[in-house]
Amino acid sequence: MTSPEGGDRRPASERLADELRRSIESGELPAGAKLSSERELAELHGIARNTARQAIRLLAESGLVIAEHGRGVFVRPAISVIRLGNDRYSPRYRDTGLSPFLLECAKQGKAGRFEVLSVERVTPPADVAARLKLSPDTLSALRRENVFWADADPVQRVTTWLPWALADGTALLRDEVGHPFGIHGILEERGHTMTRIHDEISARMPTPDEREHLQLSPGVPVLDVLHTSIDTEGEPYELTRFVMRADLSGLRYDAPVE
Amino acid sequence: MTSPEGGDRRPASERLADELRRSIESGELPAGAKLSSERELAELHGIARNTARQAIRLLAESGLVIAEHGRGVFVRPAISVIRLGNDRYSPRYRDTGLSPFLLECAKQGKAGRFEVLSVERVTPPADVAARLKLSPDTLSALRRENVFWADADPVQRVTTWLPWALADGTALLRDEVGHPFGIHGILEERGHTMTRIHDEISARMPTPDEREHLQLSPGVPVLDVLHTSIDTEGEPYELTRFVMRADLSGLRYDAPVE
DNA sequence: GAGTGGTCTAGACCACCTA
DNA sequence: AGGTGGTCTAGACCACTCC
Repeated sequence: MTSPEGGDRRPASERLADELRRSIESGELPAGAKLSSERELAELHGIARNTARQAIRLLAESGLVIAEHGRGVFVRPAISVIRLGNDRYSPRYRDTGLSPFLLECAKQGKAGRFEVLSVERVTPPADVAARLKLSPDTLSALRRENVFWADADPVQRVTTWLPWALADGTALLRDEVGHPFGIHGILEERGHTMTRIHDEISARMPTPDEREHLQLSPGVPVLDVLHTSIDTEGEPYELTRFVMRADLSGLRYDAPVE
Repeated sequence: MTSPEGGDRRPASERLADELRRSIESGELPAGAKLSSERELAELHGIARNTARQAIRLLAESGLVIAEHGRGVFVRPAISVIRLGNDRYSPRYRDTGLSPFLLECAKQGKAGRFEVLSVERVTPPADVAARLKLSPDTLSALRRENVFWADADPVQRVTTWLPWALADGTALLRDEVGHPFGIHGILEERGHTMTRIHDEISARMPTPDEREHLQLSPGVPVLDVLHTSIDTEGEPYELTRFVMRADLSGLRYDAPVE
């Protein structure tokens, strides 16, 4: 850049990032608009291409723009968020015949579907075993992995663990469990009715693996939810980890103060 | 790099990042250890310094290392997470005389404190007004801003909005509300007992402002929680936005299935 | 003062998309 | 084919930390 206008002593990349950010927030660059190319920005501002590139990275990291290889850099469109609520397990919604995720997609006019990745007998990781209160001599569980899609976007990776003793010999071992109320319908028939939930929520950047599976653009974090189902006896019997794209989804909890 | 060993055709920066990642995960580089400097890494691997730098950025973005200007790059130590639970509003904890955040800090042996940033009469943003069911002719609210600290780290920025009619003329306008049960103690005396909560949770990268206030390292997302308090009449009367460092904090919900 | 990360330059080639 | 972003090089200077 020719000179730090207005006595702005910050790095040129930050100044350019701020200029572009203002253009976006003022609406001068509306959602979906294409920014000038890195080479154009560099020439216009009298800086090296790498410096313009650094400015764009700053914007991409805060989620304002998205770079598309070979096409250009675009202002990220506002997206509607799929908000998974704690009422997702409520018997109230059973008569819709839809699982909670699909119901939420339908509300937002999106086509939801899910895919079964694997159904396997495994030794669960320590944090899962602890929350399921599995004793060391029964350290065996059924693990089911799914991916949930809304339209063309993968939104959540969902991994469920069940104590092996509970799952063995049931339809839970099949890819399609074939019960109108899903796996919780089968678990109810086996005497475990979900009475309380215990959810632990974290946010973090995705692992390289997750970045690929969820088609995450750089700078988008994930919500990591560890859900434990508690039965009428107060005992845990099912655990699910949701890894959710934070740009497309969120959570909602409605609960009494106890 | 001299040649893509083992036919690995990925960029050199990714290969170096993976090599370092393995060293960290195997314990060869334990928490707190200093990595070789960028210049050393470049020379050792026969790559340009910028390429070594890119590898380190990949690791920093996934939270594995932290770069300290003038000192070096260090393996990020495992950190204990302050998990804010929905029982934070429970009357059960009143006899401890501690607010929920301070209680959670105490449990983890940290020194918790909070700081009042501002107490002002404002026109609330649209999303806040809607959740508080403020009508357009009473669009006025008291806003209180706080920062919560654990030891030397700022952990949460907390902003509370109250309908002006509810706050006017009360101790809520003062910096220190001077009630043993905090603002909710005063609100109860004014006839609003928290009966239910409605929390909406998102994760995102911080704004530049938040990055500064929360002293966030690059690649650390925030949890953004919009909490609404519902009284015995089922009406909302208080709204709080928590912006929490995701590397130091999380959430927990224990709730009945209704 | 020596060493570190942070920023920047002015080039180069590659991978990808659009036409 | 031409333009785009992705990666890389081989330098340079600055800001910060530590001795």
